[in-house]
Amino acid sequence: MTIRLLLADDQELIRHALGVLLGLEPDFEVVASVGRGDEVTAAALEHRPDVALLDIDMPGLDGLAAAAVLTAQVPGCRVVILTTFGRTGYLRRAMEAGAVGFVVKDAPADALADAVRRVMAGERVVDPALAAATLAAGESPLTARERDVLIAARSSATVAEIAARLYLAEGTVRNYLSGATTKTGTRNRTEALRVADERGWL
Amino acid sequence: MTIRLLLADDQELIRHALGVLLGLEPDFEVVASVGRGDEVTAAALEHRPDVALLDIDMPGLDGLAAAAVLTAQVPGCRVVILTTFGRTGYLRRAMEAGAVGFVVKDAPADALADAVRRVMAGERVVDPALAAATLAAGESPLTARERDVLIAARSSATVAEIAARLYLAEGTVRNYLSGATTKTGTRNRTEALRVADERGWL
DNA sequence: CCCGGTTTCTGACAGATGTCACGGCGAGGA
DNA sequence: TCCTCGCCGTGACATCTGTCAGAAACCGGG
Repeated sequence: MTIRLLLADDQELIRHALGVLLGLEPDFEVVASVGRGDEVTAAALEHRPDVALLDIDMPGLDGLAAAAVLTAQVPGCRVVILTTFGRTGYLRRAMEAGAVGFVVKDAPADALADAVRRVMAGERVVDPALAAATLAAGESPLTARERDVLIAARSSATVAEIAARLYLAEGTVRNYLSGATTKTGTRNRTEALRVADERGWL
Repeated sequence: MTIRLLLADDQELIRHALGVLLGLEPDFEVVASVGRGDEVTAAALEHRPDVALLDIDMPGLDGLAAAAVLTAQVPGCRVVILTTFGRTGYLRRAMEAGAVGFVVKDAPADALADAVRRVMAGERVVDPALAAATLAAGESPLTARERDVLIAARSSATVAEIAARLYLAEGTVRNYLSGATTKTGTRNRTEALRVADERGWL
């Protein structure tokens, strides 16, 4: 009985190469291959894969959002997130989005096929080093408002803009940003934003 | 006559998948595969590839530096840079480092094999869209000092640290940073740094 | 030689940023 | 009930950052 796979990655060359790699396994069959997150669900509904391998960085809809939609609308399809290392924070959100596997692109070559088979056997598959890093990063120490302000700071550069968007006084925004920098152990709002993002606190 | 290939990419899963993909071509043979930039030259000297496919983001030595070393020490080996899209600025430096091809990972699946064959035929191969973007970005308008200050700003966060490192007055550093922000059309030193980096001006 | 343009460098000044101390509010324990 | 604790929100203040006008050094052309 072959395992039917859906492959989603925006880098066409990589997607194709992964498809060839997985196609070498005698019990695998790649039944769909898309380059955008918002094409994942339609392709899954049409081709009914057993496992969907989703990259996180995709146009249209990111891999985590696509995973959430997929698990809701195509219950028989298991989701494995496949992404670049260094984004340890995504692991937690991937699990919350219903993914049952998380494989990093730095992993050994056979890790992917192994993960697919174990997911089909009902296991949850997470790279141990990644799991450890996520546990080490811990829960977010940011308060809800600090998080809001940081998210707003991502697109609006200046304090005044953030304050206007959130209907706060400028002093308040500065205060939350200050709290975020101390909690992340950084010096700038910029670094705080980067660190919080990496750790999945946003 | 088979074309001998060296493959360098730090993401093992991707490297392996690319190796399989290229191995499908009857006239290709992957003779070496490394995950670090500083292992490229030794591998090339040992296995004598005709073409080296180098990713840019690698530990030890980045792909551009590895390309420079490789073209100097292993003249018979042609270098093709293979990297993520969006780093248009690297194209210029790649060419200066002696690369004869530049393929983005967003390219169609057969672009890589095509590029290898054309490089072997003596052509230079560059993605047309990428070439256009590079031309549009143009030469760096930054003066040498502005460039120095921006590079220093990459690691040192505060103006005082940059000034101390470059033996300049703080006002001077601020002035160069200001010039850089206006020339990049941005508002912060942070954005200026990001834009200048993307365009390969550093 | 002089002159105009460019680069390098500097201090002054306005505006943005980060830190601090403070008050209000709700949850939970003594 | 009272108290404590944590979060939310605010203004004041010192510091940092970005912009400006301008001086000194350098270079190539006339």
